Amino acid sequence: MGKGEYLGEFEQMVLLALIRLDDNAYGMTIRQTIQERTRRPVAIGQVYSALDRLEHKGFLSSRLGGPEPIRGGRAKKLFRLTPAGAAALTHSRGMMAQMAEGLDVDGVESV
Amino acid sequence: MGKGEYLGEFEQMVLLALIRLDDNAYGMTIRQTIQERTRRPVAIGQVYSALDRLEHKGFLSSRLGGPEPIRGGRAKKLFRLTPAGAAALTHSRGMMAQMAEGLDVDGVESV
DNA sequence: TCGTATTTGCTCATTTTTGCAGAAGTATTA
DNA sequence: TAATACTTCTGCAAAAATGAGCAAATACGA
Repeated sequence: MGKGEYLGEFEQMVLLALIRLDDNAYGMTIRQTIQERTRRPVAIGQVYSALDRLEHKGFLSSRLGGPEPIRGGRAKKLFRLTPAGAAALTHSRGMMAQMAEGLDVDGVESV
Repeated sequence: MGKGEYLGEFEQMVLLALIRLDDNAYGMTIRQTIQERTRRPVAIGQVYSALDRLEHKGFLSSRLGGPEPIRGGRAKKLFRLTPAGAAALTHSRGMMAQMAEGLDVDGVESV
């Protein structure tokens, strides 16, 4: 990958949330997924600005979903990972894995 | 980020390099380790500024090594991980692991 | 049914922190 | 004085983080 094509930490989390949420990935569910899994508070604006950046870079795409018949159920902006996004994620994770390879860093790794 | 609670991607790499290099961790070797393992070019200034920040946050400590009898062998500033740094690293990695848990994201995981 | 409250969801502006790049400076040996 | 190994400084770009406010939908009482 060329320059400036690396993913930040939070961006990686967003992409991982996309994969997990599949067809139900939009701002609120992405935020919720990250909060629940990491147990850290996430401001909603942060999610959307990461999504913007990632879309600009071609790492995800968006489409507008229909409104749902529940109170407040307005139309959602749904996101999905692109092939380029998947590749970038794999690459970033690979680099980190290489850095950690062979080290005892996450507690006991293999019991 | 924000309040310096979380580690950025590059900061994690620096801490992992420290562990790997043990008693031989200083600017140049840290840079080299990251470059070799990730196959991405790393500017030396970036390494030192990350080291500065991490030291300020108490995630690593430094001491001055003695000069060595080789041409240009001036004194090195040696770094080592603190317990707080180890904890922060484990925590960051744990959050990412939680995000990825159960997903098929790194190709075939167990070949 | 009108108006307003409530809920879900999104946008925008701003600041702080990290990432990145290269030039400059320092200490040491040849 | 020159070469080498290493560190520091400076400036800008990108990412992370915060917070306020806008928009669209349903609920519900007057």
